Amino acid sequence: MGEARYTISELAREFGVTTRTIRFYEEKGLIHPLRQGQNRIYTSADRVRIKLILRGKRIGMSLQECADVIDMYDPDHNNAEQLHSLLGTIEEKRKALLQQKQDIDDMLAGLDEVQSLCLDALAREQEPTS
Amino acid sequence: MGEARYTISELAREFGVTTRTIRFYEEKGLIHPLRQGQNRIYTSADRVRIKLILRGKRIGMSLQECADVIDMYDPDHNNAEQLHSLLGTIEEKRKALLQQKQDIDDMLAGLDEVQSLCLDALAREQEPTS
DNA sequence: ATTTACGTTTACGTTAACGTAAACTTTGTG
DNA sequence: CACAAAGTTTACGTTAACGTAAACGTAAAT
Repeated sequence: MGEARYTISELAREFGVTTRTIRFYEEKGLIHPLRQGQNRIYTSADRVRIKLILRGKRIGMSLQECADVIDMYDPDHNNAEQLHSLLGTIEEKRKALLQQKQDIDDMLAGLDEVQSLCLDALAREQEPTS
Repeated sequence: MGEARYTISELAREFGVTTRTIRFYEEKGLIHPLRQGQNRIYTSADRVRIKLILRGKRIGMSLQECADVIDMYDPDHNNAEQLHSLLGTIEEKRKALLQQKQDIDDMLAGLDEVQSLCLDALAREQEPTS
């Protein structure tokens, strides 16, 4: 396992984003690729961070929120103060996520209803057995 | 039930948004309040639509996507062609929502892990029983 | 030697979703 | 009647998250 390395276009292709996007995430401080001369060279850690960013985006998080969540995984919190603060942050985030799940379930239920109505309408249009 | 009516500031207060936001949604064609002279007057249908918009936003949908979803509930689709198209749209949206639920569950699992690590670290800091 | 492919930096452009401010009307209220 | 509260329109400002283009370096392939 020689620590996998990736070029920017490799990652861009894998994740279906542009290289501009990946550079933008770096510009915003979300990733910190190495350099080989002038060229950026990405480690598997960078790759994971990009995956986390895109996951966050899929559920509507801003890049800043993504950064906040990713930072939780980092060993930047040494003293008890910071640990307690982090625990609070985690609780807040958990509540928000649970609310989101509820919202999604509600919307799914709505889709089910609409779908039923559609199917009924189609059935009636097909066989006017009156 | 005399069809409840609301002023713009009533709804703004209820939903915790500004009146500007509500007017903006109208500008974008998501709601169509009545007029009493020059003033806007909102029905309970408008109120429901606002609620749906805000729910959509909570799960990261754009206003356009919110509009699309809300339109599904409307009786605007008469022929079989449109009904089939709508069924397709519903399926797509359902898939996206299920993916979002998966993403949320993954993130919740991550939070659980981080929380455990925090608690462990705090425990060790409290009682160095070695 | 010159395309071709990939990389770089710098910088201006764009869209969405409002915020903010100005200038004005209408409607009670002391 | 003055004035405060809530409404209106019009319009410019702002932030996030990139898109797009220019101008350039480097290295492999023809």
